[in-house]
Amino acid sequence: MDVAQDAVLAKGFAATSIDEIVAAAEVTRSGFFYHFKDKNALARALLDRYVESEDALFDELFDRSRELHEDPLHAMLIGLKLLSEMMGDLPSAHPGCLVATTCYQDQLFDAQVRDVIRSSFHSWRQRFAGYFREIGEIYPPKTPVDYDELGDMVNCVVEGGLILSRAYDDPRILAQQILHLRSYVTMLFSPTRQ
Amino acid sequence: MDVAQDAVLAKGFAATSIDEIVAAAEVTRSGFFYHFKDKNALARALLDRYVESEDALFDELFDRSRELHEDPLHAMLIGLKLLSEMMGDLPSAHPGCLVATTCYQDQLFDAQVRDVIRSSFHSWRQRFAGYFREIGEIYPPKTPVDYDELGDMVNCVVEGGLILSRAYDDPRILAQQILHLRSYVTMLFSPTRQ
DNA sequence: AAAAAACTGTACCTTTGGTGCAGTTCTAGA
DNA sequence: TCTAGAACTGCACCAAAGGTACAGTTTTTT
Repeated sequence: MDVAQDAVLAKGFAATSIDEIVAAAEVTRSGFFYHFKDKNALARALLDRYVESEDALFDELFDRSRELHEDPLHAMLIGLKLLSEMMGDLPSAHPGCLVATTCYQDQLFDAQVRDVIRSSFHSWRQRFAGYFREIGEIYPPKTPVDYDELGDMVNCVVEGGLILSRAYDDPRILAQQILHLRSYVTMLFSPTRQ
Repeated sequence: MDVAQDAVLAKGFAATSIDEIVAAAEVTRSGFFYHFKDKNALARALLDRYVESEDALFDELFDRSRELHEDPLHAMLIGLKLLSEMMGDLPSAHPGCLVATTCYQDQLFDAQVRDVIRSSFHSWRQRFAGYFREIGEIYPPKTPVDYDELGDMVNCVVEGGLILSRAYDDPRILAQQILHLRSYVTMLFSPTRQ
């Protein structure tokens, strides 16, 4: 699975051959097809695993930031800072998001795979929308705001930033963009003297 | 080329067969290989054409918005509004960005193709960074800001929004995210009573 | 009318995804 | 320790796809 994920992130799904995966993983083609009915099944398994690990990462990161500060706005700002640092610190360009790469090749796959994509974006939206709602209850936003849209915005900036980082081969781009999102959140919710 | 672009946007590069393109375009395989050395050459040609047409679109849209308001900040806000409307108005979900889809499959292609990707993002960055610099000269931003990063931000939000719109099959997501970018720009540059 | 460009048809090669299946090795439980 | 079942391996085979080679035909340009 590790081998397959690296290859898929590097080259996309279609360009990753089963032969190459089994060679790198030191198993046989037969062994591969014993575990996975076809490439679709591999895609689903990889996606499931990936989404789970990203969820765990977000859990850890934002749980930690809530430990560091009990105020939801400041916890969020800390969380976004941590996220930015983590993304910018990766040795070379972040390999990219498996969900996004699959999204752009989704017609290769069945409806089930497309569903995994949609529902993972949805769960991330819900997660962040929840955080933002908590914030909004304490710090009324300057302009009325849709929390689902704000939740999507985190996904949006991360996915867009990943593409740019990949194109420029520079992980700092993603880190910068997350900081701009952070700055938007700051301005949106921070109380100003009227 | 039209046929090929639609297919590539829908399914990704690797999943689009030459047979299928030539069938839809009512030419022969031989005819295809007469014009394009290989699939790489097709990718390059498609990308070049796409970047050119996107540039023309941005030119038109932001030239128009400058006609509507001579102040650079307001012209930018109008431009982003127009962009948002255009992206949200597309009949079904926006088919996606050819540059981004190629970006996530770039190892399929040669260095030349990767260069087209990098330089098109770069030219868009420059374009928007220029607009933002003009704005910043008139409206000093609240916090010091890197104009290249702001330029990238437009790319970032559009690319990220395209992915989300595609995943949710709802072009409104992209439109909303562009409006959030617009709102960030507003807050960043609008003078506030101190 | 001649030359060059734009194709077509056919035959062929390789890689890749995928099927089928008989046989082997490993492993957990009675 | 025996044994059932899970986890593999090897091999033969198929179809689809990218790509090559090249001789011949049609269309366009000059």
